[in-house]
Amino acid sequence: MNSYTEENYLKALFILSTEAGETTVNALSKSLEIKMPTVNSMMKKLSEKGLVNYESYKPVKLTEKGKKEAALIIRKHRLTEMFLVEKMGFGWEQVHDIAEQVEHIKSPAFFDKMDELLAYPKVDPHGSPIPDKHGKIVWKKYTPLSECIKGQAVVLAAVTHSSDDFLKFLNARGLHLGISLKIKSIEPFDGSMVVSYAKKTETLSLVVCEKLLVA
Amino acid sequence: MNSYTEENYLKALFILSTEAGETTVNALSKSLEIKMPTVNSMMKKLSEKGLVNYESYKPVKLTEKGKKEAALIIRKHRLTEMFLVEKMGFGWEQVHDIAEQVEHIKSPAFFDKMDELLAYPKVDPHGSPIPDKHGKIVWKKYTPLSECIKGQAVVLAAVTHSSDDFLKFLNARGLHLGISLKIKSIEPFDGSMVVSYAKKTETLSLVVCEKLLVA
DNA sequence: TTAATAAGTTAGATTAATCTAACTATTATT
DNA sequence: AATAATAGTTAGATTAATCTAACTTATTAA
Repeated sequence: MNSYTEENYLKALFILSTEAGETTVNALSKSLEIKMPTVNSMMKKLSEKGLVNYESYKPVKLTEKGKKEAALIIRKHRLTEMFLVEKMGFGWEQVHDIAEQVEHIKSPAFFDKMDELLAYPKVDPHGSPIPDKHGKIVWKKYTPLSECIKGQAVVLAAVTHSSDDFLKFLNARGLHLGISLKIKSIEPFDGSMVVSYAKKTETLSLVVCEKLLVA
Repeated sequence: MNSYTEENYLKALFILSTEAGETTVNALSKSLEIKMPTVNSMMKKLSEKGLVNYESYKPVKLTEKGKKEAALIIRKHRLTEMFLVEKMGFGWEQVHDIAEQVEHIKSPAFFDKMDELLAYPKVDPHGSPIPDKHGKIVWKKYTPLSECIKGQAVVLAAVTHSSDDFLKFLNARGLHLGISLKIKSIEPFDGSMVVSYAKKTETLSLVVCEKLLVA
């Protein structure tokens, strides 16, 4: 059984590793806001437990076992977020902090029940995939809006890095998952995009467009 | 802000103090399954924080502040139990262990939402009162079934010490809160009672009758 | 290619929560 | 009232998770 703390390291390892398949002590340190020596000793500990492969001065990689355990925590996090939105009436910008705590609850029955009540959802309220009971996760290949071209018609499928502020920004502009967007034009000097949706037109900065994943 | 551990001590203090208004280090030690020296130093700490009144070799008493904070944790526990039963379909014998973890979640919005969805319940699934947002708790004076007399017709209002085993025992006999019971006879030698309800008759041992509260 | 910068490590301290062993105080029993 | 039993305390050790300070290795840039 992993501690609350260990679970947070596993989760961070999983998230930071999605692209490169590995991550660094430094990146973990920044992401968890925990100093490097602390992260260093935790890596030794997780290595002892067979959850990561770790050698001095090299990037850290989750083992298969570590990957599975991390995915199961993320499963609990995302099921919780979905439950909070779908069954309790929270907004998608409110659920992260609650799920961050609920994800550590030890009770298979609790999360199985959520899963059942939600009719076995495949994605969370931010469009991120929910790993299955075995820790398997299916990534859909979405495109950042910023990589689309003028004239394209797309559907908003997910958001990356779903901070409170960013989601409130989207709420204020009526942008939610599933909405259809049409790219009217792209400003060459700053990469901002003029998009129309739901009978209106908005200009979105490059920073915003990079965080919107479309299909 | 109290730690997870401190919250557990506060809760135990509150529960153990309900009758006498105070409790002992020994009782706390047994109830929490934590050795006395550990409890002793925690009492000093909680005393420093103004949550208990504590002097060497004397019983421990919660301060008003301590009582309020304890009641608010119990509120979260009982709201959670009610939510699990009413909104998630769990049995009353399944919810204690989950609520034991959920009660420590820091999120007023989460529990306010439960409260609202449950339409501001006054009791939990075991008939225990739910403290209000200010930590006020209203105790209804129920009578143990064991103190009733032959011929009395009563309604099952609450159970004390709701262990998994005991609740399964009640489930198996169709005994649930709100059910009407009639006392047919009382065995003088062991205090067991013959009661009828829902068109059947059962014999309940004294141990069981002491744990059933009726009105 | 060497010097500067960034990343990573080691050593040692701190805090919270726990324990055991040994001692003291209180309460109960003869 | 003396003694045995129970309850409570003190001292000191342990573990998990964190930190700072100092040092080492690797990477980047002049």
